[in-house]
Amino acid sequence: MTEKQNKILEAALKLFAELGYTATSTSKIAKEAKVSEGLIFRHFKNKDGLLNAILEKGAEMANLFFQEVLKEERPIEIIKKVIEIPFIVGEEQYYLWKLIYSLKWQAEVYDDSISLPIKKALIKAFQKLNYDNPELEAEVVLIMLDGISTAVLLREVKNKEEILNTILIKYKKE
Amino acid sequence: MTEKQNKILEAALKLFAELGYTATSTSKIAKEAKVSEGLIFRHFKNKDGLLNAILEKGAEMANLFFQEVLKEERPIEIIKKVIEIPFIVGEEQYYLWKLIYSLKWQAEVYDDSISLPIKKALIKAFQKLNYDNPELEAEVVLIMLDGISTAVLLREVKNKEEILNTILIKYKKE
DNA sequence: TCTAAAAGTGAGCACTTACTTACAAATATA
DNA sequence: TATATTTGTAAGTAAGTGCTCACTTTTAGA
Repeated sequence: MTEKQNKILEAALKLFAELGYTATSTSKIAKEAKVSEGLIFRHFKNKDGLLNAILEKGAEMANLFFQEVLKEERPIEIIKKVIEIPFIVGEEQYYLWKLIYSLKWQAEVYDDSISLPIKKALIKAFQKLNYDNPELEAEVVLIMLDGISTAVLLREVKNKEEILNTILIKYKKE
Repeated sequence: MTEKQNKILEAALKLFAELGYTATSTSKIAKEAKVSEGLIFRHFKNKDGLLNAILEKGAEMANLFFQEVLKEERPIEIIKKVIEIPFIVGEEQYYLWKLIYSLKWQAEVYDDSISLPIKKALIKAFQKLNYDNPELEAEVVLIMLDGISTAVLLREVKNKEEILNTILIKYKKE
């Protein structure tokens, strides 16, 4: 990975996340990264290859991050940590998640494999808590997680702490 | 509204929802609507004007729909009906909602005024139920609603009924 | 130090984009 | 029926698209 390769990835990630994939031209990316446009195609073959390179790198990052979160063994704590995820996403991860979420609405190629380890951890947690249908309950948490992530990524949430507590209470009660 | 105007609106809505706004060209719309490309600009001035015409017509439809749903007065029933919304969206409304949700991730111009009547109804319901913070609780339901809508619009949900019940139980218990 | 591979450039490619214009057909009003 | 207005078309336009290609510069290994 040369310095310019990283510049390209960085610029493309930012623009893809902010403007959307189709609305971002390779010329804009080259300008933002301060490289010639041809270099993008030398290193990443085509625009789609560039997107894939970003997503692959992103998947690695996300997996490391999830591994850390899912070390927890206590069921209630797991649920808590999972719901907390959107609230602790840092600025560098922000563009990546915004891109991943925006891509859902563009191509058909949505790939939810990235959330699989979370789902597994949730099912295990609900099993330990003796819920009737752990799988279903995990699905519902993932659906809620999507809603929370959307709100956070679109800068709609001011009172993060309160929202988080309001949701968690619904799981602590039972 | 001529017949061809409606054809254009219909074709544009479908393509905008399926491919995304920027990925949909005016020539594609013209082809789908079986009219000359120039006619789009005669009637709607530019591509953005076409989008706005779609959204204005959509907002009217949505308001009528919400009015019907929010006739309900009993608090628990209101919450139930709100959460049910994504599950009862018909095929004609499907493209409209997919477009509205996808637009959130494209331009900055996200406008959440469309969900305002729902929020008001929810706050009123939680007040009646003597929740400590009705506004906060309404926000959480709206966030969950976003997650559910996303799942439904992206055809990720098979077991609609089960999901719905799992969520509703969390509100009936208290 | 010589050389071959890798990294980087920028002009140019065919094609598509949103949009315009000059004109014809249909429709409404008198 | 005559005419003004609206509706519609097809062939343009300039600017932008993703991508290639011939070329130069930098880097690394012998």
